[in-house]
Amino acid sequence: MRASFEDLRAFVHVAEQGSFVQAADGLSITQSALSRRLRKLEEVVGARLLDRTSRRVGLTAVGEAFLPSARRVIRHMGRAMTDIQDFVNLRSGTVSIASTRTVASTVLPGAIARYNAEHPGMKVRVLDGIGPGTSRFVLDGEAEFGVVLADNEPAELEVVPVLEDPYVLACREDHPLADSAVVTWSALSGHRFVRMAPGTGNERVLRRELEARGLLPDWALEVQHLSSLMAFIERGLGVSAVPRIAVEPFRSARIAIRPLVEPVVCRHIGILEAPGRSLSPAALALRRIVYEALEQFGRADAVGVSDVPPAGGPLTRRPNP
Amino acid sequence: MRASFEDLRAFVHVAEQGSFVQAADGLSITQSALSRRLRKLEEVVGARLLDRTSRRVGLTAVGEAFLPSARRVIRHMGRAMTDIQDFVNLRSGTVSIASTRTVASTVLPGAIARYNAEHPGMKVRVLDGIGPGTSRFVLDGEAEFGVVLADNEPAELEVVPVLEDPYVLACREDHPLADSAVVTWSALSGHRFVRMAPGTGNERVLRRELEARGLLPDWALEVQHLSSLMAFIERGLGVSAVPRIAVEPFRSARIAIRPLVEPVVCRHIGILEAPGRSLSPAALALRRIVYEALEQFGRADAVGVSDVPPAGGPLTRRPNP
DNA sequence: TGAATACATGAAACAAACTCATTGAAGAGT
DNA sequence: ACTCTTCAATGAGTTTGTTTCATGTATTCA
Repeated sequence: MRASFEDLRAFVHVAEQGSFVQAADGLSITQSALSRRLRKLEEVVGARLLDRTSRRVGLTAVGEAFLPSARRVIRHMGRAMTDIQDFVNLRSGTVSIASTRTVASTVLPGAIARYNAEHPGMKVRVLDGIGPGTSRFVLDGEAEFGVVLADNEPAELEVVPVLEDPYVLACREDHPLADSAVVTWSALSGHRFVRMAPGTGNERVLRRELEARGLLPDWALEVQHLSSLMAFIERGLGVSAVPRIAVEPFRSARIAIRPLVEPVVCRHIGILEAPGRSLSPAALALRRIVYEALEQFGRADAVGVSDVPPAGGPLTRRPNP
Repeated sequence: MRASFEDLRAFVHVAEQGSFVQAADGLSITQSALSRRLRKLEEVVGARLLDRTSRRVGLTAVGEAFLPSARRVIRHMGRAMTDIQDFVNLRSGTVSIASTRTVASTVLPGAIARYNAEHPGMKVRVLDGIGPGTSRFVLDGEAEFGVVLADNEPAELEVVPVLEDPYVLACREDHPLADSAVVTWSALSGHRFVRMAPGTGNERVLRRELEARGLLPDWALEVQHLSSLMAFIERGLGVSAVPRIAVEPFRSARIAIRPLVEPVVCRHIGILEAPGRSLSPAALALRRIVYEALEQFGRADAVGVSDVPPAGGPLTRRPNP
């Protein structure tokens, strides 16, 4: 036979009220039931916990020793249950999301702002590691889901594609290429091209899509971070092909953005979850918001290049070339 | 509906084993019962805790969040139960005893040594305050029981008398009074008498018993502590009447102890418990040992004055004069 | 495709806990 | 001193919740 939480609750109530009748009332059970419950608990413990005189119920020395423990157990149980229920009901707790850097600095701020507004109690942890790290976070369970570049993930991971992010030309507004509304990859030759260092996600995508066709621009300048790349371009040191979403935080009046075509090369941004593991309600809510925010970014006007004719309809969910 | 301790245990087991079948085996219930138990817990929590694929059972994000809490609750519950059971079975915990000073330094050391030998896991706390403090400790619940001087306690306290401790003459072995085997109170007049300061238990007892009959010795020297009193006597500065038990720790070859008669004046040492509160098993065991040790001290030979004829049979349980 | 394995579920059996009614003990009131 | 009241314990019967057995369904492995 074993003691239950209800037994402990009963004991604590009686100890506090000094009366079976009152405690039974507080516990919404009969005095009779309470009496039996305590007898059971005392049998489990192996000693009397309460001294019953017909006018007053007081603690035994053993009861005195047990009361703090009983209180502690009840407190822990109560906290455990409310904590998890709060978590389930999006009132508190932590949700972790992994994301590629560029999305983390463009899409996520707005998305998380909305999430915070809807669920003020929730903490959000963003794991914005670089490259292959993002999916690792998800697969290791560090993050519940991740915004990843599908292009660089093994096919079996079942990334849910959300949007295609086309590479666009970035050059200074007074650069000759800025005069065209649409620029072809072959038109880039002869211009100083700033490329991302090999090994970065962007470089890999471009190389895979363009190298075979001989369209990969020769480079004159190489950088590791997009921020420096954009600074170089603003300074007029060259042109580059950058993901349209990634370029967002660096836009300025002096930089022109033009669609790059023939072919349209896209990064495929999608959402990855650990296979076979369900998300928490908190993560589900966050995923929905992130999903919507990504789609929002996929619409041309949201990116602020509406003055440029789109390369062929909305960019979202365009089938692979 | 509410989650029970068994529900948490079931959840933790399944989470650890990664299998309902194995966990059910470990819990000695059917897989079927376990399945229902977890469904119930998940209903209480409000979300799935486990992802069941037919080959493997894994934690949900919510389950992951809940597992540490569940483990903690179970640990606390287990500790609470074993702690109290250890206490009930005298394997660990603390027992508190209040005692008058003189008994604490004469009878208790031996008694507690025996107690420690029998119950090595138990801690003993001795509250050896002075005078009225002893019974206060008991009535306030600080100590489970106390060794008190019944003479100075209000009658309604129901002190269980254990032994009568006669006042004996203490003088230097070369003092004239040491020549008599038995000394009467009236024989003390004319000798320098060292008395305990008014307000001490001993002084009160002597005054109550002797003053009315005019036998209270006039005093030449007054001290507050028995240790100084005995030092003065050893130095030959006077004689005194001290409780036979209290004198024990100060006995030396140079000090003679003689029965004081006409009348025999006794302190009544007894055991006091808080009315209406049961003792812990630990306290019951200690009380038995202390009781026996007190009775032991009541026997003349145990006090080491067997060379002196006893004042009239064994001192224990002698009826009040 | 078939065998094996694992979790879920329906129905019945079982056990635990509860309620109601009553008892006995101990103060409180007159 | 007697009654009245209050309180906890207990017996009997009922309700509730849990377990088991048998079976269903889904997935994996050969």
